[in-house]
Amino acid sequence: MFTLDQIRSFIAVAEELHFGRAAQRLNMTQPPLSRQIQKLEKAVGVRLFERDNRKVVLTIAGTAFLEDARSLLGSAEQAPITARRVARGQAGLLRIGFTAASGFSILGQLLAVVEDALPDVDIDLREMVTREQLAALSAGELDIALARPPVDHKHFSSRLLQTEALRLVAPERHPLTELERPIEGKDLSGMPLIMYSPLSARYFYDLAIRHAPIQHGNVAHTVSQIVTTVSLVAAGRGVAFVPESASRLGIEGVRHLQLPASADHAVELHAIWRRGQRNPAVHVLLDAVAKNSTFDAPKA
Amino acid sequence: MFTLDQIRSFIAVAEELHFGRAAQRLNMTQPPLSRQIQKLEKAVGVRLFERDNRKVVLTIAGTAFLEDARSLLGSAEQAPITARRVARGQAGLLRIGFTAASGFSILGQLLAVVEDALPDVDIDLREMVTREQLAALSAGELDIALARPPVDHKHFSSRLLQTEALRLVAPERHPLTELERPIEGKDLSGMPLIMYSPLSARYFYDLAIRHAPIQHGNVAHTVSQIVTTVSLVAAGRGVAFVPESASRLGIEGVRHLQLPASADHAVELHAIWRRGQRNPAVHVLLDAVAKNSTFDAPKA
DNA sequence: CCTCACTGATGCCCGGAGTGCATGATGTTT
DNA sequence: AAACATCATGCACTCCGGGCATCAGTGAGG
Repeated sequence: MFTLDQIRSFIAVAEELHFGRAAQRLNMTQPPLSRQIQKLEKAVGVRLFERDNRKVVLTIAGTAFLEDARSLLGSAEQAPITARRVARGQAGLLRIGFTAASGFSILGQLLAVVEDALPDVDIDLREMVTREQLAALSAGELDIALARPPVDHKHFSSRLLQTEALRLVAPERHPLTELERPIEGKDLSGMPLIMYSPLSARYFYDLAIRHAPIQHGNVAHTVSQIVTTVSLVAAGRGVAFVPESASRLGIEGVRHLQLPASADHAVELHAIWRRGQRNPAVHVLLDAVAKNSTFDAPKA
Repeated sequence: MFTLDQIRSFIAVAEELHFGRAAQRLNMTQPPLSRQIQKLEKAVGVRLFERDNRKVVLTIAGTAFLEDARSLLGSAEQAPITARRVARGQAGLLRIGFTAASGFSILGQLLAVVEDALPDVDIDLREMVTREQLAALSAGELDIALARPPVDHKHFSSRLLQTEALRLVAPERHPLTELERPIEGKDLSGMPLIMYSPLSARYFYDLAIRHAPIQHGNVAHTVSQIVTTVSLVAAGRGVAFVPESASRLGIEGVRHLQLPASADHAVELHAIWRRGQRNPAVHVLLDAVAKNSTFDAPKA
């Protein structure tokens, strides 16, 4: 097999068509250059130059080999540059998990920041519920998660990205929409409630419990996705707690009602990554997010 | 700069994730392999493996570099193969010149042979008159010409590819079409004749002269392309000599008339190449043409 | 808790490949 | 015919890469 140095030598001779000048360009003397070319020709198995004592010309095979040689050398020079960029987090792949709800609140802004700060990083987006994201982080299948607390800080680090208000969503013309004040827990007494699964949507389950202690029997449905929740409300199946940004879904036939002030920043979204995280792009992204204005709660 | 051997070593370690086994696969011992990887990391400027005394894993940069390394090594292995194929004439580029007339007689069959015998050879086709082709051959701008005699055998070699009959083409309902016998020179006495340029179409000029000695004054036009000739005949401007295959042009309003037997194989087409020709594909093509049935004159 | 086995890193020496200098072979120019 | 130009070759030296022996750190098992 040949050497990259031989490739470099070959290119120089092919361009100069003169061993002496090529040697000069390569900062060496002519004799070893002649020998390198001979070795290369032996390795390739073809005569690359037609040379007598007066002139040097590329053979047809040499012309063909020159193309490959140039691209080979180009790749050889590019590869380390790429590797260094990846090491600095300026290139490579970033696998981002997100919950369906964060998809219509923060994801757009976040991707704009990524586009700007990490133009050469490929982004792999995967929608999963919080629990799945944490499992994927542990398995090394995800670099960063956009998910809900709680976070196990033994294995993960996190940063609060955004808070938004919790709201109550009710069908249009529902009695609650008549009240011209924040809805309180007792207002919901006896009303059918669309509830969250304590397994797949633990965070919203807990939030709902906190704002409207559930009496046995008023849970109309149990779901795990915000979109499903709002759709069921629109269908008149009950009322439900949703984050403020859910109004962006644009589902017709529902009203978003205010809750007491305690609910104003109740819904948190965190960026979460595994401790001992290997992908430098994660930290570049986090830094970019930190510098780049805060991600405010969306105005409905 | 790194070495291709280091790339090979890196790939082995990346695949085995174990220096000992990788070394075994590379037919070497572990210590020099460790050092090669260290050198490679220094050359690339990035740590490629995260390794403690218990396990070896690729870093993110290493993962990125592995892709480039594989393609680099693949190219390095492919390049000599390509060069050897080019040297044997099985790949590369073949620049073929042809006259407009050969375009509608032999070119199709020839290209079919090329396709079959030289599948990996790129074909560059250029239409030129014979004189231009010979000049292009001399200048090294053409590898092979499909052209008419005479050939200067001091500088060129040639092979007869095809002979076809010379015919007379006349407008429909022309008095000559009434004759139910081969047309002779004296039949043309006083008739307007579409003649060829002695400069650009020397071969057909000579043929025409031989079959119908020209009296002063009966040359209606002087052209250099068969297509132009037949078009002028169709327009009623006169009669002309054309090769048999010109009937393939499908130009309406003309009749192709037989000449005496001496004209039956009068039109020759040769493959011509420069002596000391460098492109091996030329000879591969000529051999393929020789083996592959003769190129018969087209049946009108 | 200690020992052993495993794994990658390091020290040392040797053989071979690459380099430079001097020179050869050959064709061109004056 | 002599001088020149150009690529090839002989020779000595240096340095790189490889193998052998060994070190150092870690996890498993008694």
